[in-house]
Amino acid sequence: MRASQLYAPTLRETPAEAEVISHQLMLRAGFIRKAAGGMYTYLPLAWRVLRKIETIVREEMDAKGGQELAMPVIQPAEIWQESGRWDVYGDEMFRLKDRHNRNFCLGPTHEEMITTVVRSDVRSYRQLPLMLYQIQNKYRDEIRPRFGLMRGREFIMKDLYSFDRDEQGLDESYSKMYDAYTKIFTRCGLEFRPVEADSGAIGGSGSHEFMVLADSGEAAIVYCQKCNYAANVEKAEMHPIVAPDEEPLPLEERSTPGTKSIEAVCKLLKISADKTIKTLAYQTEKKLVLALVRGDHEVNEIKLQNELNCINLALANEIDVQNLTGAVPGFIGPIGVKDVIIVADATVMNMHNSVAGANKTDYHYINVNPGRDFKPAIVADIRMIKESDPCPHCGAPVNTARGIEAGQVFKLYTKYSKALKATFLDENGKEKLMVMGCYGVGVSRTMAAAIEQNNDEHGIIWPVAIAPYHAVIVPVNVKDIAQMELAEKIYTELNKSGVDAVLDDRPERAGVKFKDADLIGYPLKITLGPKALNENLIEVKVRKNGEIFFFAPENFVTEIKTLLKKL
RNA sequence: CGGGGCGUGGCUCAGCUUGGUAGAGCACCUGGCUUGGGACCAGGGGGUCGCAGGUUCGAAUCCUGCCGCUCCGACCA
Repeated sequence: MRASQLYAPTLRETPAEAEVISHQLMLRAGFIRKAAGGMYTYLPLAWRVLRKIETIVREEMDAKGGQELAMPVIQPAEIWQESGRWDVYGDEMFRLKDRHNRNFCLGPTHEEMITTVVRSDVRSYRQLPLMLYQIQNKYRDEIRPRFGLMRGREFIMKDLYSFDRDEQGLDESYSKMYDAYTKIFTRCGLEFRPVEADSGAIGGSGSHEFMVLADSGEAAIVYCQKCNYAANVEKAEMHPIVAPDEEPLPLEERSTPGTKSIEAVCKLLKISADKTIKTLAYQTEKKLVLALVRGDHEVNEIKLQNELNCINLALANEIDVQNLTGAVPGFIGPIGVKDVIIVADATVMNMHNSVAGANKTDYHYINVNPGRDFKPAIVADIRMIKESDPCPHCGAPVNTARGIEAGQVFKLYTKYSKALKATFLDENGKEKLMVMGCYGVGVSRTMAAAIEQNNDEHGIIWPVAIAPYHAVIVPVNVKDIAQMELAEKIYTELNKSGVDAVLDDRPERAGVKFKDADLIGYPLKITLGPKALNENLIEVKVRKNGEIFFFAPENFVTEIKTLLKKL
């Protein structure tokens, strides 16, 4: 490709709308343009990157026995109604009607679609296991699309679905995909970490997220310093803390005016936060919920929601709280309230003579003893892990990091095969539900994640494997015939030998071309100027570390290929 | 859903307070000059000032409504 022909409109200034670096750089380097909130046109450079990522994904899927197919983007409402998700999915689903007023949606995911395909054609255990995948646009009407391609409303995703005879088969499919994903992100040249993830209402042992590590990541993860435990903070389990035994003292009300925060209560009563019980009121579609954690702990809403098995969970508003407890938030507690579900973190049940809100504005109870003074409906782990908390496996302190969720593997078990009646006959002629898994790679998000992780003040630094082109050839002066002849020769030879090269033949000054090269992020920049030309040496600069090599024209192709392999 | 900010040429923004018929830099086109890190000179094209109403002799500017973009928040007691 010649730069004079390449449609890569670069911008000198950063458009105001872009907040994160990947978004800014993709706009500036001429990779994407916005069509609407959360929807983008992929310009040629971006499309090349996406195709390279897709190729890697395809190869690894196929290597595990996956078969590619393509399903409709527009899906009929019926199958979603059948699975029960038409009503559950809510505003996040793009819905539309055809001329006959029939309901459809733009597919946010394809479990229903694939399951109805498979159920109509798979009858026997002999046809299983099956792994089917597609790479396609997905649509989710996000509340707040942001960060460019990181959280768009239209995005490219690879989704594979596995169908097995039993859970053992599912485990095998799952570990194949886990392995494939490890290979995919490694091949893409990304620093990543598979972490245990929340599997929501489906439960079971089964979900991992593949996190591309980046400070701008939306997800928080913890990993152990000693063992190999790593998890999304949403998932990371916590063992209850045992407090030393104390003689239970009689419950007592104390006036604690104006102490709406744990901090203020502690200061007033001269106690530490681990002697207090923090009570949070949540609104759900069922009843109001009081969640209890130790004062210095935080509630993990995902865990809480899983325990409650509810669809909606949000902190209750002040009015509801007052109507129920008679106190303003800050003074509510678990004692004496009616018509609520009390969920206590397991650590709370080990506390003695602690402090909790009295459900009376400006009053707290002291000497609260869980079990004696109140009995929660649910006792569970609902606590959010934090930096240097003990690892649930080995007890060593954990570290926290941020990541971009680029892939997720998930055991579905029979959730969809049951709802959509996907069955087969086993060896004994017995009808059984297929055991399913689903496995997604956010292709467009992976591109954005790669930039988040690989950039500097000059622009993008593409990992070689997914770079739109491997190298750019920059003749310093296009009017210099000798330079251009050499440039053309190098250009031809590189492309012939499988190195994707761009020839920057634009009649621009060298500085302009250098700036664009750095911005676009070609791994290698081959500069042809009088200096190198006179000495018969070809100058190659590595984008990543600024290293400069000089190669003789006779063997430069092999030198460049060797160099690319090392990067 | 709540609140803030913004909408003026392809991009970044000024002009708006105090109404008088639209500007700068970058980008683009032509010519010249230049050519190792976003040059320079001269000339030029391009904007119904987000949309719709209203006030006024006159509206980018004031008023009302709508749309779009963007950021923050949606209460850790």
